[in-house]
Amino acid sequence: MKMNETENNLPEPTKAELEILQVLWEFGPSTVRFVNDQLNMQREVNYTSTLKQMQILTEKGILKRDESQMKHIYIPVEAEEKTKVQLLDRFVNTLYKGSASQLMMQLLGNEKTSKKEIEEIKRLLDSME
Amino acid sequence: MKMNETENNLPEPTKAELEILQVLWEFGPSTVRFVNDQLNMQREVNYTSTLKQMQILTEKGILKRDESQMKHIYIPVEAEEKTKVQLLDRFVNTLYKGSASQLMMQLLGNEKTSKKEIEEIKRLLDSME
DNA sequence: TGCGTCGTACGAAAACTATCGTACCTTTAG
DNA sequence: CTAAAGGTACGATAGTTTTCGTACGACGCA
Repeated sequence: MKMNETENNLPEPTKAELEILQVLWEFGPSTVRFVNDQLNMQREVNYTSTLKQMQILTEKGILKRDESQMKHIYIPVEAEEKTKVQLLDRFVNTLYKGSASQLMMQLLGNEKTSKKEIEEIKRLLDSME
Repeated sequence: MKMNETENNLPEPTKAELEILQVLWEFGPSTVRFVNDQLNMQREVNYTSTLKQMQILTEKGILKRDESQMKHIYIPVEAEEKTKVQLLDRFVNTLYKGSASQLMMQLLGNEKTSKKEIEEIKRLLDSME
């Protein structure tokens, strides 16, 4: 088994792939041109590099594309939520042996987590009753 | 800047490196032999591969080692907590734009997060008042 | 003393990831 | 019709990470 595959056999998105996914999550199905422009707001990257990445993502089954137009439209196969849940699950398992509360403790101990955030979390929990 | 370096210039541990760190976190300072044996409970890996990784980790300053014995003893330079906080921080920023409460929502929506865990988190928050 | 075992050192291959140049096709303006 | 602009395809290269073979030194013991 490849190192970058999980037990349920889904390939783990790499860093560059995640960048692309995030654009698609934020703006919805897009062309390579659009994604590339977005990426270039953060860092310089060649159009064909982005194109290649998105083709690879499609090969991997992480993206699908509408080829009915000349400008292909790329769409994530899985919903944002589902992908993030998978990544989060893997993260919790890897670093915290699956203990969500342990992760929480660090989150709350981190000064970068603002009081406002903490209040929001409390409301969330209360509303779950 | 290398892709795998953060803004504060600390090298991000790779997957294989993280595996080794986790053994050291769990069992304390150890020899290569011990770490390798632990890893081999999960997957097959050659002794010299583990050795090399640990040497690289030492070069990077992530581990230090006691060479006073023939069997070198390897020790993480940073505490487990500190390293995990860094990784968590990066994770939240990357996937949740820094919003801890958003991460929480997914954690709580995940059926793998047990009721027991949720209760624990609540107690934690209450005790923070 | 000689040999098997166990250790480290380290270069190089293998695997994986990221980037880019080039070729070539389609559309459109003139 | 033709040139320019903009699109996809894809091989090659570069960069990074992971794995391993080989060399060789320490130790223990028959």
